[in-house]
This record gives sequence, structure tokens and C-alpha cells, in this order.
Amino acid sequence: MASSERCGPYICGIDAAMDVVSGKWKSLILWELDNYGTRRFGELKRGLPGVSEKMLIQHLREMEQDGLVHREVYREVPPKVEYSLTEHGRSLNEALGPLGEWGQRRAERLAAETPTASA
Amino acid sequence: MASSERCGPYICGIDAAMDVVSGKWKSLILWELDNYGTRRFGELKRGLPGVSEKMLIQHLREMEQDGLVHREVYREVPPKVEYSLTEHGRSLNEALGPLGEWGQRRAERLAAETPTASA
DNA sequence: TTCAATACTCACCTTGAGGTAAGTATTGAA
DNA sequence: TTCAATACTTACCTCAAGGTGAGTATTGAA
Repeated sequence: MASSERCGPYICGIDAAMDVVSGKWKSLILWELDNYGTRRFGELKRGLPGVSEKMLIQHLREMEQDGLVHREVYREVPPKVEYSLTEHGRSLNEALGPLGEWGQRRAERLAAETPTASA
Repeated sequence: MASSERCGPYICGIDAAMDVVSGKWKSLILWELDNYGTRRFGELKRGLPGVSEKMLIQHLREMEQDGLVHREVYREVPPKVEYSLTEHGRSLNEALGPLGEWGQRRAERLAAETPTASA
């Protein structure tokens, strides 16, 4: 994953897409960046409660190498770095749309099936 | 994952869908079953080169619990078990379509970028 | 002189996903 | 009596994903 050269060969398209989107926080990062357009490192961190700095940076780096995320550094003190989606990142987010809707429907169905779950 | 009761709460739909589709062979199983309609355990195993029996069974059981797969046992000797997709399984496969196409395009782009890679 | 703020970097550890290989149960055929 | 065929089951192991917590670099403000 995340090395521009060695990735494949893939068995199918899902395979190739998963290679880029699998990772505990990646779909959330995708969503945050799509939602806000541009976010600083600290903003992302605060927007994804529970993420560790290590994983956030690691995922961002991989997504940058995979051409999904653009990283803009401002040479200031204290440092300022802004992240945003590339065209590929935005198209991936679109492609994830139907899956997200399916999951939404599933979650609603599960919630409806559990007998109120508050005792 | 795979326990009908305790799954959530999910942050978003992608989250809920990933909970059900993550697993090294699940999307392939989904594809095999969608493609053939019905497959025996041994057929699936042969159709997914590299899968271990342990993982195949484990994934099939989870997908059954998640309501994606139907398991039909024939009381014969030697044993015969047939797997097929439920309506939910088929709809998940549909929802994965755009992601698969995105991955396909990405794989083609990567292949086109690498300079023939045969030296 | 010390501290705050930001975006990392590093070393270490835990956990669980997945692999490997052997064993089980059943019955008909050789 | 042993073997083949099928669909598992079990014990054990490896490895990588991810978590934790501390450290780094820079400069202006107090």
C-alpha cells in the first residue's frame, strides 16, 4: 500500500480500491476533507476523536502518496500545514457514496431490529 | 463484526458497511457467489486461490450472521453444503459497484504510468 | 530564561487478522 | 480393513496494524 510503484497485481477493482481506502481512519479523513475543503493537521486531529497523531500522519502520508490528498506547507512559526483532497480523492469519495448509503440503511435496520436496547 | 447484536455505534455509513465487508476474502466471496448464484464450499475454495479453509469458513460464517449469505446443508455422505447470496448480499454487491469501477480505473492508470515494467 | 504553540518523529508494546497443518465424522467402494 | 471424498474444527504461530507516550524544532511572548 501507498508506494506509487509496487501495488498490484490486483484481483479486481474492489481490491485496488481497498488497497487505498483500508486503514482505520482513511474514510473519515476523506469525509472530513471533502466536507471542509481544507483542514490543518490539528483541525483534522480534533475532528477525528480518538485518532492518534501517529496514525493520522501515517494515513495522511499514504493518502498523499496515493494521490488522494494534497499537502500544503506554510513556512511559518509555529508551523502550519493544510491538507485538501485532490481530484482523485474527490472521485474516490463519490465512488464510496453508494456503499455509505448501504451502510446507513443497514445501521438503521439493525437499530430498528434491536428491541429499544435501553433497560 | 459479525455479531448480530453488538456492532455499532457507527460514525458513518462507510463505517457500518466496512464492518461487514472488511476481511481479506469477503469481497471476492461476494463476487463469486453473485457470479455463480450458488457454490459449494469446495468450489469456493478452488475459486479463491490462496484462501485457507479456516478463513473461508470463518468469513462465510460471519457473512451468514450478517445476513449476506445463505447456507444450505444437504444431509448426504460425503457432505454437501451450498452457499448463495441473500437479498442483502446482492444489494451490498451493487453498492460496491462504483468503488470497484474506481479501483479498476486507478489500476489502469497505475499500469499506464509505469514505464512497461519489463526489464 | 522559560514557556506556548504546531506539526511532527521515534521507540516500544499490544492485539487480532490471517496462515499452517493436523484431526474429525460419515459411508460407500476397493 | 483401508481409503477416498467432503466440509469442517482445532491448536498454534506470525506479522503488521494500530496505540502510547515521550521527544524535536522553531520563534515570539512573558
